[in-house]
Amino acid sequence: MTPEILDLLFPNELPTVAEIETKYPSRELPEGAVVSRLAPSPTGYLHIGNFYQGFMAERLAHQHNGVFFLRVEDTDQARKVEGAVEVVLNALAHYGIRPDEGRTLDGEIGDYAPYTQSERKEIYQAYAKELVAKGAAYPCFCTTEEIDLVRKIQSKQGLRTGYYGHYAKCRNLTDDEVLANLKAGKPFCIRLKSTGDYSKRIVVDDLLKGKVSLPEYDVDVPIIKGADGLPTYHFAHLIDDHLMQTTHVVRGEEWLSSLPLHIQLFNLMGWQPPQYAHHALLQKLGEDGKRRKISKRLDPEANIEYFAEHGYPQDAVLEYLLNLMNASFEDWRKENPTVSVFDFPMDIHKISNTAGALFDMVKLNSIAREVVARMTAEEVYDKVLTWAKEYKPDFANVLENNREKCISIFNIERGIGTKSRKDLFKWEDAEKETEFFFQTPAFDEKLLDPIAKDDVVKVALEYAAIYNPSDSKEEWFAKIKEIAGANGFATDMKAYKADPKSFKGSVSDVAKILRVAITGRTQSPDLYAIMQILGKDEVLTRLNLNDRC
RNA sequence: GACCCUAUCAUCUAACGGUUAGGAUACGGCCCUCUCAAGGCCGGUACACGGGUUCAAAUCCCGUUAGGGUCGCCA
Repeated sequence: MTPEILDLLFPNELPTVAEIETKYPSRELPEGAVVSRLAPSPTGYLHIGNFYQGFMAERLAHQHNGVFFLRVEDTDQARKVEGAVEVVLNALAHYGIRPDEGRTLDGEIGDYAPYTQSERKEIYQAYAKELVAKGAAYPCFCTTEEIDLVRKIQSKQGLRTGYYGHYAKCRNLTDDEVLANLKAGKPFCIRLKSTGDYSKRIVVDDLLKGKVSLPEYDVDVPIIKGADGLPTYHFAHLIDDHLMQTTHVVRGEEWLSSLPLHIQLFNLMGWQPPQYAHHALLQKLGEDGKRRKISKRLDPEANIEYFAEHGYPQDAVLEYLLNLMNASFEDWRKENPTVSVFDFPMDIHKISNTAGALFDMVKLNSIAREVVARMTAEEVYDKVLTWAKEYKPDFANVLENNREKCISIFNIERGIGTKSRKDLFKWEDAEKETEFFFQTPAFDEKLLDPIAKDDVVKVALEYAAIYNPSDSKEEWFAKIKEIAGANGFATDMKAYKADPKSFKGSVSDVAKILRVAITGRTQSPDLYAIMQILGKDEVLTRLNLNDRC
């Protein structure tokens, strides 16, 4: 290409490639350090799969003395959403994941700035210009309509679609033809002049997939778009991950097919390609019983914010994802119940390399139960409060005005680790699990069917008469038995089971009457503990069923 | 259609040529018990199919089938 054409192609003043290279100093990192990144598109939300990928990349870097950075891939201006970077950063921060470099909540950090691709336009253009000058790339004047038509024809003939071989019409335009097109003001994109041969194969060693054999890439893909002069993903990946010295590229396996292109690009530049790690995609079971990838449109949990909104403990989400990455996580957790998830030594070579896992909410819930069981009542209180302040302000007020009482409530049957109650595992459930402590529930006698109403009222009143809040748990239960016996209920289950007909019910029915009167429900945590927290006056008010039905 | 990835209980998976195929979740039963949780004990359920290689195959090779992915001037 002549200098005249190059100037028409790239009319703006551009830095030289040599100038750019000197601005990006070599990273001074220990041997074996991993530099990884998360490179989201700012579309306004963070997909669970991207989060999974970012978490994996972050673990990899931080477990290997490295750097984890965040780069914004906003080369598709149409999809760009204002404030989207903050959405991503906040979502990460919620889980304690903070990029060391790139776009962060503290602004842009690092020596390899800018970390937003739209601000790097000149850099890509400088490299593209060099490739065109070398004859390794060329301007293409084909319109979208023409390309679409070719694709249709190829498709109809059962051929591979794409701009390759003799379909690459602009590949061999003469300088004069190019010049004529440019002077006519025809729009153009810059395409790679591919050196690949589809009949040959390339073998790439992927960190997760192992050796992958693929056909060489012979399509002349666009590297610079016509509309705005910004690079396509492939070209931006090449330039950025080279300049930013990314050692490990963690991404979804949907990229596996373009791996030969990326290798070709690195080879073309004479650069060392990064180590690739293509992970399987998270999936979901669709209505039709088939697997599909988790979809933004169909699955609310596709958005990582879903878990914060519903009050899932952060560690539960992290542990669940870690469990998908390394199945040995569960064993490790069993042996190390108290340490941080970030201390788990994730083994990159043990990352499961199977078909994409089905996202399992039930398993997540189960992990959440274990995570919450390990917390103290104070921790639960703090977490619930933090959640409520954001999502349920009224409830947050209740929590703040009753700190000690709430901690006592969260402490009911809170044992050590596995022995704890496990009904509360996401903070959104906390309100309905605690509401009867703050307001006298309606008394619904139907809950006590078939016990006669007269007996219900009598039992409650008689119990109230002998109730003493300073009783021990044993004394408390002895009194329930006493009332049972005095009213024709069996005082122990064996006697009742032996001859149910001679009793109105058993001691458990008596307890049930008290439970319904006090909590408004037939099921609750330990009634003794509940009564201790409610206090004498409130308990007596609730037991006075004469006034309540 | 072409190319690629993957294939072990319902789900997530372990196994890296020799195991009664292990664990976790879910499910069922029993125990405990003031109900519910929790906990303890027990239980059922899996190597997709067909060929090879080997003394020996879930494991290696080939094929079939199935699921997923890619084939955009989206990433």
